[in-house]
Amino acid sequence: MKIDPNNPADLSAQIASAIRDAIVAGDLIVDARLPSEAELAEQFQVSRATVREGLKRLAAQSLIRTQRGASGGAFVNRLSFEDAYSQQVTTSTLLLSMNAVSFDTACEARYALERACAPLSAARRSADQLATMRAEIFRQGQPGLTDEAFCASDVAFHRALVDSAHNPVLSYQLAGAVEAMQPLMNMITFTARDRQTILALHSRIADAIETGSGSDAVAGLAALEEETRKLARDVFTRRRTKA
Amino acid sequence: MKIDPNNPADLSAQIASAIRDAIVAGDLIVDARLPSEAELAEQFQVSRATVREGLKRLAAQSLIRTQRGASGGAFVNRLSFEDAYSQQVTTSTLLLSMNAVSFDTACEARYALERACAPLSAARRSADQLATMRAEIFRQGQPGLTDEAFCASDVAFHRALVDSAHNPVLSYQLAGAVEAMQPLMNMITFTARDRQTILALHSRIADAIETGSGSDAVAGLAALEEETRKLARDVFTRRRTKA
DNA sequence: GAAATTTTATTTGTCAGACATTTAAAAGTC
DNA sequence: GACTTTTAAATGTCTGACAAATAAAATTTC
Repeated sequence: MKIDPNNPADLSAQIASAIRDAIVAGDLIVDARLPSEAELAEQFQVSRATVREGLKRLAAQSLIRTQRGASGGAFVNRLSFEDAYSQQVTTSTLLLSMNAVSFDTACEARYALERACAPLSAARRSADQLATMRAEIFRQGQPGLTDEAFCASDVAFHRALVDSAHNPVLSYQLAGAVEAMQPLMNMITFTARDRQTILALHSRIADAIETGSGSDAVAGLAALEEETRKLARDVFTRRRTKA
Repeated sequence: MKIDPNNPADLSAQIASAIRDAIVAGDLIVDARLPSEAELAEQFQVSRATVREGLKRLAAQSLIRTQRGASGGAFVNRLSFEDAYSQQVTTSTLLLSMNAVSFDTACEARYALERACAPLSAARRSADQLATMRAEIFRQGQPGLTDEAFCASDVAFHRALVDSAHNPVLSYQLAGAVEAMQPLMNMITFTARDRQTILALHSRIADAIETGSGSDAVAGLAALEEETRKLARDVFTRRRTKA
């Protein structure tokens, strides 16, 4: 692990990079202890403050964890799917909001990916996840539910659908696509009739998952995508005429 | 933006969290300038070093950028798809290698997601991306290509396929799934006959994309998944009998 | 001799102050 | 008015110090 001493700025980034590369390359395995900050400072010929800034960068990506005290230090962290989920959701949310991604583009991506899951979900769903889906459908039918709560329940329903595929890699990749759309969905006002329509489609999808029919689930998702886009179109045309 | 002064450890993480929340909530918009480090130190009642550690955490996630000099400072960064790609690839790669994800699980996720892209790619592919796919197929047929170069070309081919959908959200989500598999694929030794088989399937997929037939592309991808899994199975059984 | 307690050493977390470097704006010069 | 010089503000880095946590070693107690 070496850094470039000719570039006296950005030292902390270089240090982070060097250590990150060592982790990715497998030179530092999970739970391995890094040298102490003082030792790293000597190795890289920089001050302890600079080393610390570099380590904080790695901590922000959950690549290391630190522990105080004797025999403490910085340890290579086992990157858990859970840790990765939340980062993925934050990143995806900001990507959508900062890059003016259209509702249609985000929606298309989300449903294309969900349809990819559906056949696997139908084949493997556990009773637990099916129960979650049914429970969320029930919640969505409750009167007096705010639009935001309705959207949150919608996300929970789709999460259960995705998780039914029992493939953590798929769940991880989809977490971003599904949850990042929530702020966009929150802009929609759902009338009682809108909710009924969505609820019926959710039931249709849940039924397909229960009976193990992947193609029915895919068809249900396609119909749901259609409906979602229609609602969004209505919102935007209404906004435009109002403004 | 407030932090908890009762918890005198983890201050830099709290500061990062507070600022990150402000960005996600939209209180700090793109290109907004944060207060100077000295001002933040006073606001949060901590030292400048602690503020800096917090800011480095945000920089590691590409949420802010810094600029030296008068009228410099920390600015909210527009999170670009490009920045997000590389983070996504690093994270996905580590997730697979650190969590003992099986080849089959990763492969299943990857091809399920790619098949989700295929119909869109067939409908929208540009001449440019088709040319890239053809060029990579040609490269894959060259004699004397190392296995690693073959894998790299394979990734480039699939990237072009995914990008053909012209949906940046899809491209972003898939970057991780496709590229993170490269280390796994690198464990495979490709015989001349293996390469011919893969090449033929790639041609079949490219043809389908060219003629705009999504279903043919999906079928080609399914066949390619089958072939990939078979090769991996062979490697692992050979390893096992050898060991 | 074993258990409980105290001490010690190590390591991270934070702070304060200093200087170097970069950079844009202000001031000065021709 | 255009060019040069100065100045001020900001980040980047360094040094040295102390606080707090923690495990191991040393000591005391029974």
